[in-house]
Amino acid sequence: MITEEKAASAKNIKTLQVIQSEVENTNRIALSVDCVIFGFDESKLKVLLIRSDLKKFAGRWSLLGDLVFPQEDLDAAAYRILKQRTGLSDVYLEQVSTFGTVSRHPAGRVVTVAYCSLINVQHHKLNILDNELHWHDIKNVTDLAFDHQQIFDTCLRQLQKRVQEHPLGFNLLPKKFSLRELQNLYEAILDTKMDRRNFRKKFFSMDFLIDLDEMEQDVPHRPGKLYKFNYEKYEKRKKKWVGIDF
Amino acid sequence: MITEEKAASAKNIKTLQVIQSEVENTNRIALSVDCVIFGFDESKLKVLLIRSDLKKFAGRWSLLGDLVFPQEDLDAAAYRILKQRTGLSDVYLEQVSTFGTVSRHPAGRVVTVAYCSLINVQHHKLNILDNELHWHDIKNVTDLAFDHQQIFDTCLRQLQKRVQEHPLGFNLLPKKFSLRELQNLYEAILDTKMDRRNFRKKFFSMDFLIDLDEMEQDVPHRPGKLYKFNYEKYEKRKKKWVGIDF
DNA sequence: CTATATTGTGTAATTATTACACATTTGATC
DNA sequence: GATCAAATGTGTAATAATTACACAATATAG
Repeated sequence: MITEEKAASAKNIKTLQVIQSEVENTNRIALSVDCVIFGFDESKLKVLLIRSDLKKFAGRWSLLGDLVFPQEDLDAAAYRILKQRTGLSDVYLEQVSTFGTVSRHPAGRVVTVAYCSLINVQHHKLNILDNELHWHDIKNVTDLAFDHQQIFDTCLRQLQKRVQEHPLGFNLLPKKFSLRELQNLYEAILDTKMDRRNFRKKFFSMDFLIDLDEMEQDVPHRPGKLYKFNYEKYEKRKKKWVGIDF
Repeated sequence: MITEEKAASAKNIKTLQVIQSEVENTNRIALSVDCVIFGFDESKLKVLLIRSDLKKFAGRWSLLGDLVFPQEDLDAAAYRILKQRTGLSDVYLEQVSTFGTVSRHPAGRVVTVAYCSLINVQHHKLNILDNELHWHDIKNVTDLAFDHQQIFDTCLRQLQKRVQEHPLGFNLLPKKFSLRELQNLYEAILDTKMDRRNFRKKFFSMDFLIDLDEMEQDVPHRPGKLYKFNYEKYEKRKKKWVGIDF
């Protein structure tokens, strides 16, 4: 300990005791998690929002969030909070970014960590404990409570980037999907239009789609073939991409 | 307020009062920032580390970190801490990820936000207040204190990804550089070898390098031409890339 | 002046991307 | 069952990007 103290005074660095006291006393801050849950329905990208119950944000929508407990891993808190708010449990959450301006929350200093997920609206039935929980078309998401608009924008941009580099999109689709559904999904996420023939060519040449020899049912036009994504093949082939492009 | 309380009991949602009390009392957690500062020297990618002063981690190296103050924006804390530890002030810090397992710090619960930067070792003279602050070849970075190895690995992977998509690398080079230096940089960051002719072709075809009509000095072989990066042109042309590739 | 090290340059083959049009199949309607 | 509407399924030519690869020129060091 003597050594530590000497080192500390010589180099202006703290001992474990000092750090412990700082950690335990004056320097603590409330920490929260906010979940941005994306879904896909009616050819539209949606996000799950809850009505804010704070007077300050009366009538405005907000992300699904709550405080992290002191004895709880950050990731575990994210899953707990999502479960609490929606009943959803078997979804994968991914950390996106942390927002920490001093005055972002009216109740005091709260730093929040944003998590994001993509779910299949059909397969994950929401436990709507709260009737103010709703899917919103991302085109109509404006003016969220707190700094949630900024958090949402950040998550959407990250989704747009990641969906182009990884086969995330399939989490948003039914297990069996048509190429049209797949293309609609990409067009909704990326907010763009793509050439149908080139889109098909691209996916067929990747060779990750398994032709199920089944057709769409109940569509009011010629039905398309159904496919599923070959995750095994993708995992094996996962390429280490090296290239410069900006 | 009555309305708020009713809403709260009906929907199991908290009032501002309850939240305020939670934020102020039992649920606070210490928050820190750790900085991963990359540099480039002698054709090697380096990272700035400081010797850990905790007995538990005796002799091991760690990232540059400290606690965030309750009345300080998270980004501001990152700049303050970097300044304090190294004297560096005119560098750009970028948030990478947040690490929050319960037992990651021996002094108690500390959630940490990792920030990353790239600096030119020649141009940014360190204020080495602490003689245990050193540049380490990233090839020799192992067994860091705390969970800093994991944090470092995450930041390095993000750097590898980002340097391929954005002209970040130039922050690590002198203002005037040769194509060989540029290629060495990419090879060091990506840990790979590239074909010299194709590398040149690629950069010339992007057309972001300004030929300074100057030659390298004091090299023990035929000197190469010097270039600088045309940031203005890059900013104007910045493309919205859309494509699927995995 | 010789040796060494590194710069600077071009082409052919392959692969990926883009733009673009028409016949086919189904369900719905009359 | 004929017709319509709406979507599926398919191919090619032009262009652009990537890869693999070898030799002459130039500077410094000795």
